[in-house]
Amino acid sequence: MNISQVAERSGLPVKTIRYYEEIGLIAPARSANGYRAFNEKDLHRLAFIGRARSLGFGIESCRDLLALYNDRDRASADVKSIALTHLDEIDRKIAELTDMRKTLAHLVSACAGNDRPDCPILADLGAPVQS
Amino acid sequence: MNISQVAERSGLPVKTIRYYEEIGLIAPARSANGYRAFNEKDLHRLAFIGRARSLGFGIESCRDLLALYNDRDRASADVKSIALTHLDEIDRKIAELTDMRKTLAHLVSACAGNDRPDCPILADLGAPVQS
DNA sequence: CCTTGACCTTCTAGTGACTGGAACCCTTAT
DNA sequence: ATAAGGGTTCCAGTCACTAGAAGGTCAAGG
Repeated sequence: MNISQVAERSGLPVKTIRYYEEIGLIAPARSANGYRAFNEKDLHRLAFIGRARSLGFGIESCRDLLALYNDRDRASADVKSIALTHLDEIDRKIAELTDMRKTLAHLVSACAGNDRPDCPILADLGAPVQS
Repeated sequence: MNISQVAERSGLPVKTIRYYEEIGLIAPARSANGYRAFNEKDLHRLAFIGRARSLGFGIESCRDLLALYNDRDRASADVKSIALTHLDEIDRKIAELTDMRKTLAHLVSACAGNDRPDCPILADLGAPVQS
């Protein structure tokens, strides 16, 4: 399989697949002409990475998860630990965004949004520093 | 005022303040010795940026908001428009993270987390591609 | 045989918003 | 004289790609 077919089947952009090879996540064979020659296993690995990325795992976590995936002697506790750490990070981000959202929504609702200059949003941003 | 004092009063790291000057968000005067010489207005501007950044606005939005802040003839509608666009983006991110969280929490709760290899998390990540 | 177009290759540089570190200058106190 | 604690610039790195340039390969059609 050439790269564009793998891209289509894995749902990943061609550029991304080349990047994943560059950082050592995959190691497809090469044809005589220099083209990357992917097999089903490469494709499966890429699909795995794509799914993990879509759940927000970072590249290094993907690497670790792939290693565990290919380790028959793994302990599921190791997988769960990675997932729980990531879950915490997601919760942290959601909390941060939710805080932002709350403040911003409040300011937006207080803003007339007309052609006059009075604006509670700018008033808030320009409020004197707390000290 | 020297940079470290401004850093303390604005709550921004020294490096960040230098960076903001580099990209033209602020333009403090210089003393004869080459040191940046900040006045209260510079400080106020930095505090504004810091507050806007803490609400998640990007640097370019901060630039636009600052321009509106200093424009007595502004229309609050222009401010509100920037804020609403950003609010949409926040909602988009929250939705994305919430989706991730839901899937991941489900997988995590199904994983025994012991020393055996069976793991629903890896099973999900390695599931055959939909096609 | 030649060309065209779609594919493939590598390499470099850019993204956002900083952050770390090196190498060096200035000021103040001892 | 020197040491500590400011300040300065510049370069490189972060994360996970993404865009673009310059060029090699392949299959089909004239």
